[in-house]
Amino acid sequence: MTELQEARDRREQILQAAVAVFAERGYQRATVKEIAARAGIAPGTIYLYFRNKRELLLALADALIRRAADALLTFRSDLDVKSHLALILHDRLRFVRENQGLLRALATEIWTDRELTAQFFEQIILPVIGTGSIYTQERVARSELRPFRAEVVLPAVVGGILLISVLRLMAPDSPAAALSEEELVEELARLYLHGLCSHPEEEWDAR
Amino acid sequence: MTELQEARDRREQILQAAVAVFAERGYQRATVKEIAARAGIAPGTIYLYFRNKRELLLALADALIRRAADALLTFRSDLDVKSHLALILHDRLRFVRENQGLLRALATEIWTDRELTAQFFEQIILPVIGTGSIYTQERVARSELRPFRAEVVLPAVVGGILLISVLRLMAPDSPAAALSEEELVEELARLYLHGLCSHPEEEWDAR
Amino acid sequence: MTELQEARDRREQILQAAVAVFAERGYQRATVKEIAARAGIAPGTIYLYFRNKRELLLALADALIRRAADALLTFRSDLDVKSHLALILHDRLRFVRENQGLLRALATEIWTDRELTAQFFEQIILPVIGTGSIYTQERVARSELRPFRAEVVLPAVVGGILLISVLRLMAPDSPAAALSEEELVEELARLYLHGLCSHPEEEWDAR
Amino acid sequence: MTELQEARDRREQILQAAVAVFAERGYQRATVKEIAARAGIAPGTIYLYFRNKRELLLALADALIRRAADALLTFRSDLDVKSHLALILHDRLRFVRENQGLLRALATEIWTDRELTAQFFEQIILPVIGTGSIYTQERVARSELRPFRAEVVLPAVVGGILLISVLRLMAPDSPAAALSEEELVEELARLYLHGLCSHPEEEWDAR
DNA sequence: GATGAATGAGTGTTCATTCAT
DNA sequence: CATGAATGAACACTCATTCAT
Repeated sequence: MTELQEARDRREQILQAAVAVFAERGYQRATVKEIAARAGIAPGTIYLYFRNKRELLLALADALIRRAADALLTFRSDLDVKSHLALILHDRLRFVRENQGLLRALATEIWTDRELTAQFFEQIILPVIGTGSIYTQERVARSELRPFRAEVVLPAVVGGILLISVLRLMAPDSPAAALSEEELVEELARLYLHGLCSHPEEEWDAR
Repeated sequence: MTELQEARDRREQILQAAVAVFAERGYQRATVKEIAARAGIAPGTIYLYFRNKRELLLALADALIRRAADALLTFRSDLDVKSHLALILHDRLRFVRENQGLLRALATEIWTDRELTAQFFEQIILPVIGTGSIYTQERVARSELRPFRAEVVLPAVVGGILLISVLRLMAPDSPAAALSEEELVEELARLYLHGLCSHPEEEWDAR
Repeated sequence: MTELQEARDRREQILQAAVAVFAERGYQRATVKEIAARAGIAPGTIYLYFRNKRELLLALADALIRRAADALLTFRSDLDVKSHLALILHDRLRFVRENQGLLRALATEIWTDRELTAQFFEQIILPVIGTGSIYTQERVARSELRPFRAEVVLPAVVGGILLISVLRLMAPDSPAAALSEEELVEELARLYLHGLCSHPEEEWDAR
Repeated sequence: MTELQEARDRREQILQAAVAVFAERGYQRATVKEIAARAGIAPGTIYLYFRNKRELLLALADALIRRAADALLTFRSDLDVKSHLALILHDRLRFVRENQGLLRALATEIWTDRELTAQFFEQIILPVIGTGSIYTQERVARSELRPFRAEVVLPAVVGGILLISVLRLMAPDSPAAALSEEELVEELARLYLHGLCSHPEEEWDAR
């Protein structure tokens, strides 16, 4: 048991180093030597736990998938729509923030590595949309939301969160980075719930 | 004149080959040899037109920036809000579709190449947001749109378009890829103009 | 200790191969591949011990400098002038002979590599002259030698030794190569001590 | 005739550019392109006058040989020994100074190019020694000089001149570079005619 | 003759991976 | 288990030389 635990720890230690180096240099520029150095071990040791460099990346993708899956299970039908949406937005923003390194590490290879592309979309993006659909349909059924095409709206919301997060992380001078997360979520919730049209007759904000 | 034209053509020919190979393999995996082969020339010839492999990438980034700038100038204050938004959405979706290769080529390096990161955000994303802001504020002034934080909403819209485009291009089996562009734009316009809340009293769709 | 020794040996082994190849082909024509082959190792291994090809050359220059410095310390004020000069000439001839490869290796690059030029003159030629000066001035003080400009005479002597050595090594058919080293030193000592003028009155050789 | 003259001029123009570039960069680092640029012509043109890059070097060696031969013919039996030696030393120092570029250009390749080595020694160094011998033997016959081994003394003198020249040209801070040529020749003549031994009884300088 | 764009063989260097210790 | 020295295939880039114009 302790041995297995130790092996797990060693694996974890290597993966953490890999995240750091991949995030900094990108997958291709990252060298096994540097990952080993950052993990405080010899390069050869990595090959006792992973078949090759690419397996490191796939393991990281796996880790991201597992975390994303964990984060999906936050159904809260007890809250009103707006509070719930805000909760979800906060949650997703936090997810991106906390898995920044992992996301950057994968971002360099997702576009050209077929297996990774498939994994990323099938096991992260589509489940997010799918789960989101199920939940939102419930609200629709209760007439708290109007009927809509989840396959369009969900990616639109996720994409928005992603780009805003990227902007805030990679261009800290951009105006999008100046807002507090509170204000950001407020504005997004308003957008996604009420849109941009002017509604003179109803002070929506006062609701 | 013909000489200059020939040189320009040769440059263009190389860049096109580079886009193709970068998009397929990613910047790092792409070899100068393959780019040359795809362009039907010898590897050495590339170095008569570009200082090194990286200059190819930067030239492509430049090309993208120039195209993005061209695409920005579509002010149409004569249209009603919804038609105009639909026009813009169509336009952006087309831009991503048409510059797919270029975007994929850059996507692998944007995250780790500082100069590229800066260029991409400062010369593409921020101007898109900036120009969008100017236009939308005009509509706000005319009370056609409610006041909103452009620095949040614009990235949210752009991010939505990007992720939906990516999904449609890279995961053609996903439900988001099943819709016609017409339906897609319709749904997005609805989302961004009116949000998801149910408004029993006003038949928004009836306009 | 053994490890350090092994590393030192490996370095030495590479340097020896480098001397051989540089001497044969000159620095520029020498390929890392050939140096590796001559050392019986893979090309990549060289880069575990030297940053690049040029570092090989600089390491060789260092080696020569160290050897030259060691060879400088032969003060022998117990000998009479002629014997001492003969000793020094023998010593310098031997130095050139023994470091032939090293000298040829450097000879190709000294003329165009600023750092190497500086090193060679400042750390070899000038110290040789400087040390020679100190020693000879002592003899002058004892009236065993007449006063003279060391900055002219020392380079003249060193240059003479160099060219004669080069002739003997590179043009073995030349008359200068036909003499025994004994005869050579004898003739040089006579030249540098008594000059070429005829001195009928004094049988200098009979001394 | 004019055509032939033009061709000769063009050849000369190329060779001058080659001397400059070879002297600056060394033969190997020099590029045909840069030589062409310095000559104000296109790279291809060089190949109308020379078979390849190496022929440029050989042509330069030829030029040096021709100049050295011209410089050899200065017999002056009308002068006294000291004046004549001084004249020769001045002449040789000037030769090195004036052909500095040419000598540097060749210096990088002489050591590894067999044909060049042979040419240099057989057609320059050995003739210099040979011609010198003939002349000096005449002085010996007239008892103005003592008998000596020309094959040792001549290279010794030439080598001395070469190293001093090199020092003066490449290490302008060295003490050897501080003297006027007049003083330099004076000191060398003294060395080669009278040696370094002290001769208290005869004020040689007063002679 | 003159050009200079094109060539492509050849180089230094990197780095994932192996394996003897 | 762990090491890290050694490997060698692969790559970006250079440049002497050619040849169509």
